[in-house]
Amino acid sequence: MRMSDLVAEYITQMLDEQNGSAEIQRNELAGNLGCVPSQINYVITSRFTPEQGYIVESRRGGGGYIRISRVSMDRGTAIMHIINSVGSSLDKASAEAMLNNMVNRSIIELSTAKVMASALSDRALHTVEQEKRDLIRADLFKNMLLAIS
Amino acid sequence: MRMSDLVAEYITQMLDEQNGSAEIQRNELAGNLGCVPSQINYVITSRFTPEQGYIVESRRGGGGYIRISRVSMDRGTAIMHIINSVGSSLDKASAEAMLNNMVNRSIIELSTAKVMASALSDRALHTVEQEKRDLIRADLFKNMLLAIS
DNA sequence: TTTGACTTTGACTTTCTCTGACTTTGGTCT
DNA sequence: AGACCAAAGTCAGAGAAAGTCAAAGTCAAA
Repeated sequence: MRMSDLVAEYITQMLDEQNGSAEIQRNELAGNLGCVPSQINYVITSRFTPEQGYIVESRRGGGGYIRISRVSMDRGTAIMHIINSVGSSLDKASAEAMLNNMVNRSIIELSTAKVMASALSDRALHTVEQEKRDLIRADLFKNMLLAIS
Repeated sequence: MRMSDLVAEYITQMLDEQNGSAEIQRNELAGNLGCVPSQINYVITSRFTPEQGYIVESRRGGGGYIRISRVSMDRGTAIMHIINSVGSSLDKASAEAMLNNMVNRSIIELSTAKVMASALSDRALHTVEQEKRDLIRADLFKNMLLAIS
């Protein structure tokens, strides 16, 4: 298993146990899990982004910490929020991250997310020129979300 | 025997043994079978397509993988039937008729049908040239259906 | 024999992960 | 205030996979 997955799992578990909020000590956590401290930063920036529904605060110096919290919102608002955050172009990775996040926050069902993801896949869009795919993805994404809001 | 057949057979056997799901390491498999890594991609794109009832997911980078799953043929049979009846082009009216029909036969839920219909709408596809829309509709339709089968 | 579909290959690209050296910031103690 | 220590932050480079694409090869059917 990847180091980054281990770290992410650890944090997720803390969030689950502690009501959506986790406070860690970077160096200590790195020591426990056996990785370099900056690995923690990597995991946070790649897996606990605002885009994915997390807020991260931190403080340096003696007694410093990193606090990660999950944000929640009501369904319709959340969907509108997400639609509005998408511009005229949307790459596949971002779309998938957003879908994942929506499932985690139970804004949409897993099966719906799968249908949406498949419509946004390169496989489904393979007849479209590469440069145009992300434009169409944005339209598809927004329209599909609108259909369930 | 052709290399590609060997690779396909290997994967098929894994799928049989492992309950319809196989996770491989591209470079490793290529090494074992004695072919170049990109051969694996070729085999997957030519023999494990959605049309043929497979879903492929992958991840790059350290610890990357390729996962291939066979879609189950329970209610999937009906869906596969429908997928197979669609050629490389599909106009909006036909798509909507088919969705309607599937909802009536309770093959899919209404909400799912709505999401799918919105992805197939002219609204969502307005950046695509008219002549190409029906081609993309066919791909979208088939891929989305596959995702729920 | 030509053609065209299918295969094979490898060079190049893209994406993701891991690491360590260096920087910045906050507290504490003289 | 100034010196020092204890965190966290940044960044670029190396490494580890998978993806893409075009050129070349194969082979059977017309």
